[in-house]
Amino acid sequence: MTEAASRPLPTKDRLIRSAAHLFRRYGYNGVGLNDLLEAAQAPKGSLYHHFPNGKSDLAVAAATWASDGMLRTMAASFEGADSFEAGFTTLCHKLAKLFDLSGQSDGCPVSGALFDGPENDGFRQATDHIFEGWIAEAEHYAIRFGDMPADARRKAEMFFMLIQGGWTLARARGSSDVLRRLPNQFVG
Amino acid sequence: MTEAASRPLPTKDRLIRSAAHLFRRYGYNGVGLNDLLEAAQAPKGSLYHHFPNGKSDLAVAAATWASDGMLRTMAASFEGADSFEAGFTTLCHKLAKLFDLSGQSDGCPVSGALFDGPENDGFRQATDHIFEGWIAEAEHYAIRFGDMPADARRKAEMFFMLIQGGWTLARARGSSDVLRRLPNQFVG
DNA sequence: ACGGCACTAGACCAATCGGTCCAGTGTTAG
DNA sequence: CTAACACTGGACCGATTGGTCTAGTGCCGT
Repeated sequence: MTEAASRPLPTKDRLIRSAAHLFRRYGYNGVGLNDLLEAAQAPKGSLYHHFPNGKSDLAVAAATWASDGMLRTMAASFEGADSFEAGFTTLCHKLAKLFDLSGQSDGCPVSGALFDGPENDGFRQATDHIFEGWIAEAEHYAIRFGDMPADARRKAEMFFMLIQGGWTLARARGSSDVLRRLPNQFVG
Repeated sequence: MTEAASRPLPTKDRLIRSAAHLFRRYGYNGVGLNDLLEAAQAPKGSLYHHFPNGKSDLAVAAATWASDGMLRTMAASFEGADSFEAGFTTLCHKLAKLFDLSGQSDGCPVSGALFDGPENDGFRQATDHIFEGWIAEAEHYAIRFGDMPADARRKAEMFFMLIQGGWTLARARGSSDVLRRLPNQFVG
């Protein structure tokens, strides 16, 4: 769980990273504080020092951190592309590779960490905000590549749903194939 | 939790229905045996009589039961339709209505019950099998409406991913709008 | 040298977890 | 009438849960 490379990181960052790791695989309620603390090599006191509200604070931080990673991956895929479809294709291949690296078992880091949390509406809002960030980013690229605003919005939501649904299907099948084939479907 | 109408049902069915209800809202690990038993108005002995392996058996049964409901809803939507797109439109509206009735908070009954379960690969296989059933059903309708087999398969997977991803987005937003707009995107 | 503060360490807690076990209880077959 | 059996009811179990609290520890500016 804890790579040697992550040892020099500050405790707070180790907590966030291991939490993101565990939550996306087992879900919010599937991970106990003990798992979290052992993975991060941190004592209980540190957790409650850095995250006064404990597990739920940590889950939001982990989801936000994971979201930043997703936004960076999107940027890396679309920046060098010469069309929305090209960027989308690159992104799908990157995600498929990440999925394979995870042992074909990790889910979406955001819904994994936040969805099956308490009835707490704050979790839902945080999820909504993060997803909206992804969609806005996709919309931004669609517009840059010449789409009209209405089309761009539609395309961006499509983008989100295909990736979310495709990842779910990949997880059920234990295979990244469907993610790699996603671009073909998109063009139709 | 327990509607008066469900009282006359046999204990086993009450267990399955309440389990499906709870799992899709809170996830597998978000529901305890106590919640399950209280919702079903059943004692612990009954659970382990009907489901010798306890919670995990019940989760599979609940997901399977929910899947049967989904297949019926699909049939009801596509049987009277005159094109795949028309059936898909009807289905999306039905699902949006179900989502609203759930208080805009329930997730997919299958992934909710099975995904964040134990590392147990049986859960993954059951999920895969159920999802494959949905896709096969959609493929069947696509072929009936005149698609070539390869197109039908592609369209059916698209169908699945859009519904899965759309439902996730609807849950994050707390609104069924995106589900209702799904058909426009599909034709798009 | 020392006071203060950010942080760590982990003992400890009540509550809850999933699960086991067995004594009933009701119904059905002979 | 009774033996067999499907099912219920719930006491009980050790393990684990998320969380609290206090005693340190080590680095900082002064």
